Amino acid sequence: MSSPSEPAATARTYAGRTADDRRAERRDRLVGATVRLLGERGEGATTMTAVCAEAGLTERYFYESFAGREDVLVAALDLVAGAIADVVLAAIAETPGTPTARVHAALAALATWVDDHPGDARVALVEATAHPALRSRRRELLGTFADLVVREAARLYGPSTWSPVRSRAQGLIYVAGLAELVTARMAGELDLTTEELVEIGAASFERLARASLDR
Amino acid sequence: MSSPSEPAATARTYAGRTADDRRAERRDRLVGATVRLLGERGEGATTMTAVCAEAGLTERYFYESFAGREDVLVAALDLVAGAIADVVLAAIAETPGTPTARVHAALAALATWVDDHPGDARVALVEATAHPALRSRRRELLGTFADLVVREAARLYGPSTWSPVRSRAQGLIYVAGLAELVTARMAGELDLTTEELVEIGAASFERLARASLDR
DNA sequence: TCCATCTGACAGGGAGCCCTGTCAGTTTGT
DNA sequence: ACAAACTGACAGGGCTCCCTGTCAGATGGA
Repeated sequence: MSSPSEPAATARTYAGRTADDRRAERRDRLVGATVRLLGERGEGATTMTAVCAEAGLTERYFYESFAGREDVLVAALDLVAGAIADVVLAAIAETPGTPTARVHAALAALATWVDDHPGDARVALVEATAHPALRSRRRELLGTFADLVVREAARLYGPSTWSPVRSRAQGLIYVAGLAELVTARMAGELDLTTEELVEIGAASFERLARASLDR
Repeated sequence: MSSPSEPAATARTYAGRTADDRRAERRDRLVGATVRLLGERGEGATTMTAVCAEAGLTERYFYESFAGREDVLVAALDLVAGAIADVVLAAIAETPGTPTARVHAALAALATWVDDHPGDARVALVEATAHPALRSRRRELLGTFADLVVREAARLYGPSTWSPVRSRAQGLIYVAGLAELVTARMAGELDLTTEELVEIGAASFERLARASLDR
């Protein structure tokens, strides 16, 4: 019962950083290691032991930030999904002009990001379906992106007359279809240039988005 | 060296069936057990031990027909994918009339099959992405279905002016998008009636298929 | 300086799975 | 009836992983 005035875990500094700081850094290292392992060796090889080794930390610190393997897998997916959302939203925000030009910009930004970050792209597109917890999170994320697509479509082409659930379904078809298209291209199954990819994606978006207006 | 005139493994009958017959039946039981386990408990629980137990066979017979777990997983996916193709193609073949009517029939048949076979649907839509070997096979199957969609679109609406690779990309967007839509509905995330699902799927098909004609 | 806290390395139990091997009991052809 | 082939049950080694525990060395505050 020493110094009962201070609640409990005030923790001193170490290596010039607070306890919370160090904890957060360790967590980030673990999540980063998980992203790297997922992207380079796949979900099957992304064991807790491997994550700790890749992060240069001991198993003990793993349990400091995560309850189990699932948790760090989901955190890794969230990190990558956030990066994708940032890239796409930034491209839209930075591009004035016609709806078509903005859609093109968003898709080009996405395609460029995929080319520049193959490991991260694999995490988001491929490994995200490899584990039940990841699949569950992926579905939530796809729903979020679908809603984003619907909102953008409404901004670009005017509000839809479809019911929200139908619009969401359309958005989901587009987002999931696009994801598979990019995946197939990454796998070398589809011989498309980046420009062709963007063009096909934009044409599909326009068609599906307008379709939700026509009825 | 008894009776060297007969090559070697002519094998006698047992329980009134030839050796090949029994082998084939055991193989079928193993694949069937794998489909059930995948559909009810997921890929993670579909271990070789579990497959043998579910099939009522011992591990020794597993290796008689499969080199490892991957092989039986892929065989299970092939079985289910074949069933889906049969259902959809039969619906198209049996339905005369307008292109729209035939598309509706195909989608209705698919939706009904999914409702009637939730386990098998889970195998094809969800668990098919849970393992590298399954993902690889799934991509091939998606490509096949995409080509089928392109062919049907050409039959219904006339040949496309797009390049084959672009048509294939469009088909892939549609097939993968539709798969995700059905998956989301199965997961209870999308409150759509079967009729709405069919309608949305048909509208999307028409839009994307016609889009490939317009340019 | 001294002690409490923090850190990294590692050992080891417990569990599950893959795969091989053994062995008794059943069915078939001669 | 008898030998050969077939079948099903089960044991166990080898492997990897999850998770806990221990322990010596490094760091910071009093």
